[in-house]
Amino acid sequence: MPRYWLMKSEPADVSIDDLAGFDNQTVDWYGVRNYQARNFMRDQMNVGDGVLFYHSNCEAPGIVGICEVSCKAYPDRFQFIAGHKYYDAKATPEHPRWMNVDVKLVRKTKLLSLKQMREMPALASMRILQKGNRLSITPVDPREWAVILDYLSAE
DNA sequence: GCCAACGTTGGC
DNA sequence: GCCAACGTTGGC
Repeated sequence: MPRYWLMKSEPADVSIDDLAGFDNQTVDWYGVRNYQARNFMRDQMNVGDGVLFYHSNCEAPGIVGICEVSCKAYPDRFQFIAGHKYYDAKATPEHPRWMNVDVKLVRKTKLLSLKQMREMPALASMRILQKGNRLSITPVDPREWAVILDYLSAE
């Protein structure tokens, strides 16, 4: 059984249109420096899992596309690069600290805005909507996934 | 192990 | 730019 996830990306960093233009429409989900989010990628994500691509910290926050996990977690390439924003002095190739999966675009969708999500009773318990939530990767309940896909597929 | 200080996230 | 919420750090 596939699992379902919501993954936030700042469009100023990697937007859904950036992803659509990447080789193989795939991105390595680099830069996660939070243990809970890392653990989701490392321990729970499998190839074929569904991903909601979410634009955060921007003018129109919300879900903008559907993706899938296309490669199991492996060491984040930036943790070893001294001076890089995502460098981690405590990480070594022998003992990497940060991992990421690859995420491949399935299709861009219309926007399901954060505001709209808040107005949908079926989504009320989503982690992303809870007060104080900041986690950049969160599991999505299969029923919530179904509701969201219905919405995104409707005219 | 406690907890104050600090840094980050991200909506508004 | 503000600021609430949260995670991490490091002294003790």
